[in-house]
Amino acid sequence: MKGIRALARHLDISIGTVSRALNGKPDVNPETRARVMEAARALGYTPNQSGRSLRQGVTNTIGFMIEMSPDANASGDDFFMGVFEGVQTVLNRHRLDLVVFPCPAEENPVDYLSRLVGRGMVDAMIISATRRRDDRIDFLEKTQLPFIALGRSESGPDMRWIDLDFEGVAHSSVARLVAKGHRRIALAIPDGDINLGHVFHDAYRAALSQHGIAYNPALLFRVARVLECGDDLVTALLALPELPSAILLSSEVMSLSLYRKLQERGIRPGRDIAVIGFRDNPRTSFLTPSLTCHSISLSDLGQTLAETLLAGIPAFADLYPGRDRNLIWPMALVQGESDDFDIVPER
Amino acid sequence: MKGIRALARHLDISIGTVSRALNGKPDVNPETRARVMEAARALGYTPNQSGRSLRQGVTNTIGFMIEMSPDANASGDDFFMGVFEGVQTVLNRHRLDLVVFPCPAEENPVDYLSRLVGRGMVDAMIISATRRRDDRIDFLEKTQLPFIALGRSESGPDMRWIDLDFEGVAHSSVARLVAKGHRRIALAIPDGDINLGHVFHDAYRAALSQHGIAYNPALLFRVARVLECGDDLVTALLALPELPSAILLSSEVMSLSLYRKLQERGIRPGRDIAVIGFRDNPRTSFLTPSLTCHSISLSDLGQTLAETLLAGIPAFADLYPGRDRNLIWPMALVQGESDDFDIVPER
DNA sequence: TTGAAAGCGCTAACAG
DNA sequence: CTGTTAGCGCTTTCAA
Repeated sequence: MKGIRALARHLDISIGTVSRALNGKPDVNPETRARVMEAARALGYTPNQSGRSLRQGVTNTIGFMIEMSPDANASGDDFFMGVFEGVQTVLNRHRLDLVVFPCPAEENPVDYLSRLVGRGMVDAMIISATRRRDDRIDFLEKTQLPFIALGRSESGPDMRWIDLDFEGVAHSSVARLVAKGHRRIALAIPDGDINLGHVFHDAYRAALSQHGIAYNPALLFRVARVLECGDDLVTALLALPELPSAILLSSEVMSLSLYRKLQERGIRPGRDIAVIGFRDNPRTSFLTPSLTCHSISLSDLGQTLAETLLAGIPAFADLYPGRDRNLIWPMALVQGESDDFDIVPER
Repeated sequence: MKGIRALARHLDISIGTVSRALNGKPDVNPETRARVMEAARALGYTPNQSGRSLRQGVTNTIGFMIEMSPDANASGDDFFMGVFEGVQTVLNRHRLDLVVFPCPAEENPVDYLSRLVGRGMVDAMIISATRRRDDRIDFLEKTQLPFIALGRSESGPDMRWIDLDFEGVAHSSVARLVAKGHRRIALAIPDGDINLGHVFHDAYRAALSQHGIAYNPALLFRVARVLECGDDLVTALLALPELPSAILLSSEVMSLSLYRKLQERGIRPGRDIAVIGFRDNPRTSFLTPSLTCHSISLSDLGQTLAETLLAGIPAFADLYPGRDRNLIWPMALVQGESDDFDIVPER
């Protein structure tokens, strides 16, 4: 004998009353409720989730799908941990649980996702590492399961999403460099179909154009593995007739190998070439010269992500009214030394 | 009408037969089975997990609890991502799913764990970031839920665990340094109750003693935040009457801030002080001078972790016979430049 | 080889 | 305020 039935028998009352007492229903004698709560605590009773889910049709669980391919994971180590923290903060308010589903690198993300959703393991999903075109989004829209994407995509024009402010980062970076006299500004983005590369690329072009600088495709570098990009990047840079005076990175972790490889070739970041990283990441904060980048509160991002998701779930929607369906998350420039020099115009 | 009932009605056969067909039971007409499989595929049917779990008493889900405090999590996402990948490889063989439970930094880990387990969300658990004394272990042993720890603990003398080879790392590091003439070898470990600090400390003492070097408590440094330890560490080093000639790190990410702060004070790692990191981490592989550390296959570790866990679950135990209940995971020294100099003995 | 029916643990509707 | 009961979706007897 286990579960609520054992608890009811132990208290010598019906399981219905026990259930109502435990779930805070109003029509329970306060004294009875106290006895039930106490016994539940003493016996360590926790309602079985399968039983609840089956009966109620909801799991009280929100899934967060992450991918384990190094490619999809350029955001840098502490990124997801920080976001999870914020998401939990909000979900806890509603007694919802966050569970993370790590999609193996070799498995098809849509198959993985559809298995999870089909099994009814979650009431809603958060997906990340959005592709420019992303079949997961089409799938989720078909199932009608509430979801939100951390990252925009062409596949989901009407979906809820929050994305980092690549436009703002590109504009503030370019503006800063141009003010220092730079004209030859390169860009490094991840190869492949992760959308942030495309978005950042577009934003970079727009920013250049705003400052009257012609877009030069030779200054665009697509790197295969973000962590080990330095070698390829420096080789490509040196193959140019003239070294760019600055380079923008779409992920700050690129800076680790880039700094090293530049220095091996006698090119001093912050002196011979300006480098602007992306996010303010503790793991890159000890580079010399310090990396100019953009700060963000991961926890706040996670909270807003969760709230925007809940705004799309009928049972919670009225608690988060008037919330935008999508949002560009602002980032603030953090001045470092990696771009702190002026170009002396040639005459 | 949904689920298996809808499928059965659509095929005009009983739900029992559909269930048997789908689950590969032998007593089903091959033709019937084919029809069922085809219809399931066409209608996108996936059995509801709550229904299955309730009926079968198992969830086919293995939980992996991680903690989001930066302290417990210094190695960065890539450590766990690598381990997850290996764990999944093994679990997939048995159609088991891995789900990750991120415990918020401000929540009591035991409460968090007991909620999960009480709700019956998993058939077994993997825990990490073990403390020297760890209440989660006492709890799990009480519940009888199969589990394994990634990290040893005094709380679980009989539990299954796999831990990194801190002893081997300490011994090979000290031996290497002693051979180069070092005698004043410092150690940096995380402050707090995470067990690896204690284990590494003990191993370090044993290794010193093996080489006839007296343990000097003044050369032990406990750092609060692993990522930002450089400042405190260098300050403490400089407060000593004489600079140690070498320092061992219990986490390679310490090297990031340490290198920077040493260099700010004009102390050259690999020249004025030898530094030996812990794990071979892509994020530290671009330091100059390159960090001597120890390599490990995270995926293999994850696979063995999963197999050792399964060996403790009755339903799978016979598939993994003769497996040790616990294991020290070996790591191989990777020679770098950060300790590549000899001490000239004074006369 | 198939159908019918019980029951996993729980909550909600209803009767008392 | 409490007890009884149906039924969530599924698998597994048991009978046919």
